[in-house]
Amino acid sequence: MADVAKVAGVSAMTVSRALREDASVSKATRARVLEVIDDLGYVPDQAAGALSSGRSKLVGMIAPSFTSAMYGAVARGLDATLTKAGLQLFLGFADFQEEREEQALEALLRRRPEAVVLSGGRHTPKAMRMLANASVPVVEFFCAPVSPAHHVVAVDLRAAGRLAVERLAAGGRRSLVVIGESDGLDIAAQERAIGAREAAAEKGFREPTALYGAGAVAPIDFGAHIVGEMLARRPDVDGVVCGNDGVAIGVIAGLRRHGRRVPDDVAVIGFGDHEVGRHLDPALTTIGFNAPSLGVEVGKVLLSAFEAVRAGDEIKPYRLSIGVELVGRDSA
Amino acid sequence: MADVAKVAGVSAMTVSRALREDASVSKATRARVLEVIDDLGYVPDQAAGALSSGRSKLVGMIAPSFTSAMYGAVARGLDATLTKAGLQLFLGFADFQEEREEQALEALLRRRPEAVVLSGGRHTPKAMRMLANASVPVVEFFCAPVSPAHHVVAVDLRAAGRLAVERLAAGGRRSLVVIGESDGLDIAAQERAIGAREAAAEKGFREPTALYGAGAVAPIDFGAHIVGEMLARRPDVDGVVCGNDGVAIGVIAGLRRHGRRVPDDVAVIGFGDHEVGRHLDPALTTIGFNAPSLGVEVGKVLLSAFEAVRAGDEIKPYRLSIGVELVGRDSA
DNA sequence: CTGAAAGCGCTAACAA
DNA sequence: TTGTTAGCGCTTTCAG
Repeated sequence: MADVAKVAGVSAMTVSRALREDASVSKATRARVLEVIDDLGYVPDQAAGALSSGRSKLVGMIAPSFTSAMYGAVARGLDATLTKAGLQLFLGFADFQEEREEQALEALLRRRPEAVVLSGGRHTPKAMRMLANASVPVVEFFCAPVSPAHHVVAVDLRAAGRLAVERLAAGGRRSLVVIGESDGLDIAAQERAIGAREAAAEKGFREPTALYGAGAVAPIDFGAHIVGEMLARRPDVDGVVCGNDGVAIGVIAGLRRHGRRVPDDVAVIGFGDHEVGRHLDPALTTIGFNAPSLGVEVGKVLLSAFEAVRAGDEIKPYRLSIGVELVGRDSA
Repeated sequence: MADVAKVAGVSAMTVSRALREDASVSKATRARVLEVIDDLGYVPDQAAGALSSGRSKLVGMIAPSFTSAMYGAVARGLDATLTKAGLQLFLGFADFQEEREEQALEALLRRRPEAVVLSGGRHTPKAMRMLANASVPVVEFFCAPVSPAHHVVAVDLRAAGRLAVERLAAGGRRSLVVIGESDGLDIAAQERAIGAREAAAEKGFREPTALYGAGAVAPIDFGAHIVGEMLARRPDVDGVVCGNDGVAIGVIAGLRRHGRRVPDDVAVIGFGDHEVGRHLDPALTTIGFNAPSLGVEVGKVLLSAFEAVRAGDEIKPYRLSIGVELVGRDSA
């Protein structure tokens, strides 16, 4: 920056101001400085800027993985919103493990983010403590946590479970199974199961059998493999609610191998509305929600939280619910 | 850090040293300092550390998207390797556009990364200039760029095209189409097409028809829709090589709608070996490569480059090729 | 509208 | 093994 200042014949301070939109610099001076910056290929050092101003312009997001489409889509929506506000998104991997999430969070906090976004669920006690100490807005997304750290933007997973069961009931199914893609502690799967149970109770059905497993990493394989257990536990099953479309695809493949036809013998419903569902045979009935807009909503919550802090307003936790909708096709 | 120093009864410098593995601090002092750090919940500020030491401990990676599994898998492999070396991965989105890549790169460079990883292909002239000015190792991955910025870790896409055509030839197919998921300027699709053309020429076949489109964002829908054009351009097609498994799934669905059976009338080969392929009906024949290990290899290249700089060795560009293999199933 | 001084929190280099 | 001094590149604050 000193170089730029010297060449432009101004002080470093003026260069710094020329770089910000709002600062008071004459049009002519700014133009000259920007030209020099372009000539020299100067790129400001944000570490220095952050240290000096106390504003890192960083928002951290920690997701279980970016191998499945959903978290990538959320990140993209969030990134788009933040970029407009001059903030950068810093992504971290939790690998579906609380301990890894804690590590990723600590690594993130070293960069002094102005907000933290992480997937709702359980966190280690140390992670909760770090979040509290960080004294920046925290948003948990996708599923509503038991003890929310701060703001929540969650998909209405209970409604997803309910909608799925209602669809199955309308199709004359009576013996239901709910498959969670993660272990029994996973809150998303539990929420969906609760919704399903409620709807089943309303209809006067026998309680759906809940099946959980470590299918987050390879959902399709998981779905295919769990069919054996499902048929053993509930031989008369005629309706299956799956934790995501991948699991559903696997379940359909598994059922086929076991000689059961979909949807004739068993109806299968997915979750997530992945584009593949439309092109399968049978086309997949699923529960959809808008993942990029979930990210956008998280971004909006963050921006309002910043605004509230700036205005000195009291900050009250947001509780946003993202709606779901049934995408009725052939598998159920 | 001053707080920690005061409580522990040492200087800030000793606290700083206690935090690093190699530094010379007595066992007792380190233990005491670390205890105080834990008590106070102190998390060091890396922006300050970076400014002072000139080492940001950041490696930036810019990928077209993290909505498809591949880039997420590469990022995960890279992250694992870097984390072991005490480096953090900073992810950026290019949204499949050179201009967005340039923006993401500039934003990244403001954080002074110690290396830059980006997907091979074309970059804007300004991006190339910024990369040169940054004077840090640059790795381009997945596909080999026309004018490499520095190191390259590329999948052997020509071999992928060749293997696909050989498989089709072995199955008695003679009239081939190659579908690229991105536009005609996309280097990955071109490389695959070159390999396919070579193999077709060797077999004495008519040159495969190459079809390109903007299918990177929604490959399955793209594959489904391009079938019409494909049948118009090459009515006698009996073998299709697709840019990725998504496109292949779409093509199979599209062919079915047009009344063509797979593999009886037309054989279809995908690319990427996504887990879904195994469970489709017909199961998808595809060309696989190990995406996480591609990320790991990128990480290794980076670490050797750092090592070379440290040792003062001459740095010569790496050219790593990641092998591909045919995963023979039913669709071809 | 522009400049000068001070300092953000840490670490390199040197001293003890 | 530990401490002191200086300064990384920027922005805040205060002067002009």
